[in-house]
Amino acid sequence: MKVVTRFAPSPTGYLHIGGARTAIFNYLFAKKHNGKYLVRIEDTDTKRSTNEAVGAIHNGLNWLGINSTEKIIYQSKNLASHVKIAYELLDKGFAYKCFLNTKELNDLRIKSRANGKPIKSPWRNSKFNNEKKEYVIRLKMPLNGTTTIKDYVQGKVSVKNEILDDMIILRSDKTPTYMLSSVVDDYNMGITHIIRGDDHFNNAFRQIQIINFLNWDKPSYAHIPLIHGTDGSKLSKRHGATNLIDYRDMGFTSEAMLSYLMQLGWTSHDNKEDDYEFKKAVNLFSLEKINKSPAKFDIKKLNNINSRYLNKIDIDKIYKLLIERFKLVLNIHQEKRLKALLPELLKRVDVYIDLKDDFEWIIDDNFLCKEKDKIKILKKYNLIINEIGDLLKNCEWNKETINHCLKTYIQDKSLKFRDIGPILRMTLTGKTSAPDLVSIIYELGCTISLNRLNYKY
RNA sequence: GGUCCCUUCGUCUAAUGGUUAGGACACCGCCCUUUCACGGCGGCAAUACGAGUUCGAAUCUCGUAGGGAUCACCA
Repeated sequence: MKVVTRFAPSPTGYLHIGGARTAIFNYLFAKKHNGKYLVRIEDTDTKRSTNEAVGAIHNGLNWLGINSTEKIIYQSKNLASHVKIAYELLDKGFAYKCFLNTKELNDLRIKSRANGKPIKSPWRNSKFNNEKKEYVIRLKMPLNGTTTIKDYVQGKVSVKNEILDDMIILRSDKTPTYMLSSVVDDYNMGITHIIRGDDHFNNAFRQIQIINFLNWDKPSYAHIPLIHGTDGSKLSKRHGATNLIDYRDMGFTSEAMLSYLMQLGWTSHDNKEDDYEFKKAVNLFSLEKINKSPAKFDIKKLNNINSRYLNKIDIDKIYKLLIERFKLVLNIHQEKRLKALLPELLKRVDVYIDLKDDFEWIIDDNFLCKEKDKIKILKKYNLIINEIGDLLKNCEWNKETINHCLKTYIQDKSLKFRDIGPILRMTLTGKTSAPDLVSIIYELGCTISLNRLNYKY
């Protein structure tokens, strides 16, 4: 049997981190089994669904590289088939029309909850019919027995059928509810494994009744725990960004995000670092190894993963990201300088956005240290700076001779490197910490370096 | 409140009845060094609690506490 999975978000907002991880697991499982991974947009709630949200979801999935290669399915287009099933269930006696009005329903709900009993409409056993009166169609849940689900993550879980409510499958406006649509679409799409958040776990016991009534093949289930914030409660905005794409904007790479999200709740058997490369994980993935307890989102770990990726990825790729992100327009010399210094700079940041502070001294040919406090110091040591500038003027331009030149200077003057290091660094970069000075001087080039070193403060 | 699920270092997790309870991140220290980093080495730190089963429990059972999910004509 060919594995078919689906990610089924409702387009009511941005793509949430939790949703993204659900998508990743669906993707991973399908790929592992050479199956199909589908995306279905659950846009049946016309009041809350928006086109922007649909765009945001695709945007997020595309960024991570886990959008479906198959045709995207829009649930709203399938409504007619869902309605048909609702009436089929009605005809077969597995569902009934309920004529309860809002107030009656409310009273019933309060009463049911007080008794700890599920909602069972008084119309359940009625033969009454009146097409002119508004009604909903409710599913006739079994009253006895138990329903057992063997869930890949949750294990074997049984629930007494008596706690199942007669859920609405068709609204009074003749539109199907999620409870019905989801089941019918999953069936029509040939979904073999339903991998979703465990906020749907309770739904599974109710939805499976429809499948039973219709004698359809049951899909396998994997209900994965939600992602929590650092305080253990459900991840929300007060824990930081929950919008996946915000992390792109913060300067995280999609590779790091993919790797981090994937290992939140899942671990490969070996637990080796490189198992968390997404491509490798495709082979290692298994639903059984997903943890049952919710994992907490920890940005420190994400930072660490991201910084490691930044130092692994092609410089050209990072360069492209920077150019796009900061709308830089560089000439060939500026490009060369930036690319040459990038590997060293990347060792010093977690997210590439933090490189921003270094652009000016690298890119701007006419850069000079502008901070007052620093200029005060540079004034004091202006002579040393100028002397070094003079020395470098006649120096052959390679790292070795530049280094030799500096070493000779401090020897002649009986100085230590730390006597000239900080002031050179300030002069050349305007900063107190930066990559190796020799590399900076070399990469900035003779003209620019000397301009900065010969300046009279 | 009913139903269901969960609980190993601060965090992510490993250990499927016998381990000095392992690793990674974070944190701290040392080394390297030209600052900041990288890197290398080391350290701190956990089986929620209480019973039971067993020669032996993180692991099985029960209870307690804490946390989470859900209980819509939303999905």
